[in-house]
Amino acid sequence: MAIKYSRQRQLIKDFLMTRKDHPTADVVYMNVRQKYPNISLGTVYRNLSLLSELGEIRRLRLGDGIDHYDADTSDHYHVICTQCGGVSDVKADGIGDILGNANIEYDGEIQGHVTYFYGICEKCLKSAARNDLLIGC
Amino acid sequence: MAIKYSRQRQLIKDFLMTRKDHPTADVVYMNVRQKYPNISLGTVYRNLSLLSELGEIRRLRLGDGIDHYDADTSDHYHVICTQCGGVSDVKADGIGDILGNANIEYDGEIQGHVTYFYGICEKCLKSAARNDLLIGC
DNA sequence: TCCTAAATCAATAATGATTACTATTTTTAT
DNA sequence: ATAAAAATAGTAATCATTATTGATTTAGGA
Repeated sequence: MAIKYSRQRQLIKDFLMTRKDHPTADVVYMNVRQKYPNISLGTVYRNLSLLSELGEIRRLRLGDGIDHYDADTSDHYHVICTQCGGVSDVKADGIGDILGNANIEYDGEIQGHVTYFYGICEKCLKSAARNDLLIGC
Repeated sequence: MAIKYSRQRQLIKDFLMTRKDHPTADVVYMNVRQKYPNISLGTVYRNLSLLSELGEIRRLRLGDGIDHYDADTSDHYHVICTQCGGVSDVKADGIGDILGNANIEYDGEIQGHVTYFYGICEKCLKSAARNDLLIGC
């Protein structure tokens, strides 16, 4: 049960730490393969799960059916773009108090909550503006 | 593109309205088959999606990777049990103001948000208590 | 350094939810 | 009643993820 070092796990975490776009397992796989060509997709999945359980990274389930991963484990929130599916950070102070402020009626035991946002990211907003211009031509 | 009546879709919606436990597509399929034995699973999925798009039911994506469906489209929140996976309603006034109260910094356009809770449902709490008693024997 | 047991791996198969395809049937407006 | 559009049943395909298995790597002690 003791956790042993593995070069593959190290590379996975190193890669995640360079990224702010919350990549999926597949994206991690594609990228780590550049440095370590015969890493297996299963190894990526296993280590992303392990690192999540250890609290070294965070697994994001944002309603698109694909798990995203984030090396930034500090408390923050996410926006998923309804147009491109991209995930970006959003600073939203005050949501953490949601449980305290909310008037919750529930007969079980509430342990935590998940909140995420959806909308249109900056990139897609800009390309939409560009398309509007083109239509005018 | 016009939507035509179908008995299958009617049965799916009728069934959903009788349930407060937010069933999955598979559960809907199993149950509607009692009244309409040769309905197809694909038909269930297609109509659950259609009804969701029409706003007649609500699709719930609660982080367990399985879509749940709810005929109650009024504004309310959900708790997913970390033990049995069951989904139940929770009244939580004040969360709707989350966007207004939160101090959001984001360069894109936020359209909405999703919040759900996780914890242990009443049923699992009680069976845990029962198990504790047994250990004492 | 060498040895051994436990952990990890690569490769591949299996799983499970969901979607796509197609020929047939049902609905509905005329 | 008829014909076009929509929906269906049955089945195959997809896609993310997990499980399996025999080989390889790691880590701690002799």
